[in-house]
Amino acid sequence: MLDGLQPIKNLSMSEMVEVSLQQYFREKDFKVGDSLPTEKDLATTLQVSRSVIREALSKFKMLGIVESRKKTGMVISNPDLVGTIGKILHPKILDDATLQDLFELRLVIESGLADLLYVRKTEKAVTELETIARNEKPGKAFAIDNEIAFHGKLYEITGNQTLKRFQLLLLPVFAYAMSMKKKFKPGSVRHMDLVEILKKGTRNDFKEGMFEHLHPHYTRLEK
Amino acid sequence: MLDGLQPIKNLSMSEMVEVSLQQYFREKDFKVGDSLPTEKDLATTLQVSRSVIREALSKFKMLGIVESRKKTGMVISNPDLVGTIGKILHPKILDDATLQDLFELRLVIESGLADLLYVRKTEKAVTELETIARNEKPGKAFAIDNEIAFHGKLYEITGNQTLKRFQLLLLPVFAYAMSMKKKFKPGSVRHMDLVEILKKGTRNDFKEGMFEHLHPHYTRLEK
DNA sequence: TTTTGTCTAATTGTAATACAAATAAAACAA
DNA sequence: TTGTTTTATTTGTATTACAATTAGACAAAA
Repeated sequence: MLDGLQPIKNLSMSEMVEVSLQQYFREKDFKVGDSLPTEKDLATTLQVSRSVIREALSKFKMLGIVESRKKTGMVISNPDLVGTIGKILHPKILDDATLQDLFELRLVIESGLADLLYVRKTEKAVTELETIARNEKPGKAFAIDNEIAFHGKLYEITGNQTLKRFQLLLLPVFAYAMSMKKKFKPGSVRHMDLVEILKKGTRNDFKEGMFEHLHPHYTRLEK
Repeated sequence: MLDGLQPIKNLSMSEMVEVSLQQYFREKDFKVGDSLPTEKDLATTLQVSRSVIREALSKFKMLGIVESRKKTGMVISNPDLVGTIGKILHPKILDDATLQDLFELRLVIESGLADLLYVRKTEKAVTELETIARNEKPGKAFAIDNEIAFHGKLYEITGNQTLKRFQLLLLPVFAYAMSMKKKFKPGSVRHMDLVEILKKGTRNDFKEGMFEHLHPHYTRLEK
């Protein structure tokens, strides 16, 4: 009945300046290292006080898009993507739907890792992975330390720094999402099995193995 | 000769306040809806001016972690993860390494989609996908519109909103990364072939099909 | 010539104050 | 119960003043 009704939002000045700056950055095709007008100039041009300008700029500094130094002024910088994501990725403040999505995202990424792994894996790396798998404490079914070590190494082998750092952020979310679900029963394919496949098996063997490894998670997904 | 020397980092007050607040949020176990102390109280407690407090808070507002209303004060809110990522994900300001990583990330996700797809796909959805594939203009090998429509639909079928929105953000990055590389030669498996597999084939058939579809990209990855 | 030191002007950073704007809550009226 | 007015509180904006940093100019020294 109340569908389509939006709360009337009145943007504050600093939010409007934020939008203006976003546009400005794009239209003027700013690149890393380019310097911005001074706060004073921005203030007079946009006809707002310097405090408003500074609050808007603070936001871009939070994203790592803008850096400032005294005397030099402000410059466009390249943001740390994963670092910024890490500032938001806390189970307590994300809604359940997003947490579930992220849970699934991790499954998707783990599955999809295979092809990249087979492009980048080396004998040395696989041996190191084997060592990790062998040293696992056989305690619980889902021991977070073991997971971090083993899967972390997998990501490392792909040589993709962003992916590796991102999965580190995803782990607490994953663990949290799991704690919300029923008891976990491990899959038939364990870490050591995956190592064996990496050593002797094909790309497709590995995909199938990883699917089996993650199978308990998939069975608990809702259709 | 200058190895191991780091620039002395000169944190501003507002950056220090930012860190303090981060800690504070975690330690006090803030949840969505919890309200924060007033700016004035924060200022007197942290012994800085209100402007500094406001600049720090602006940053959290940028991430969507904090919202404020007059008289009511400030509350913790749940951030829009993908929206925030979208504010950073612009080819012009990300470094090349990250762009390459994101390029690979998209490949990984596309590959990993299979299992989730087979959990969630319906006959109706596959028919809709088929329509999309049939309506493609046979123009260029990599027509961005065709890609968006087809792969976007795939993500939609997974029912994962975060993933769907995320891949939309990834597309420009993907296109940009591709423009940096040599001429693109399409893979042997086309969209229509993938549809056929989805209709009749197994999970593994689809994985193999998707790999072939993306094969030209993989061959251009560096070892 | 090259380095080192000093000064100057420009720019961001911080503080403090005043007031505007919104609004929840209370008090009051119908 | 419903509507109206008032009040007090909190965030939002503007302004001013000054502190802190530093690039660049220039001078002095080696």
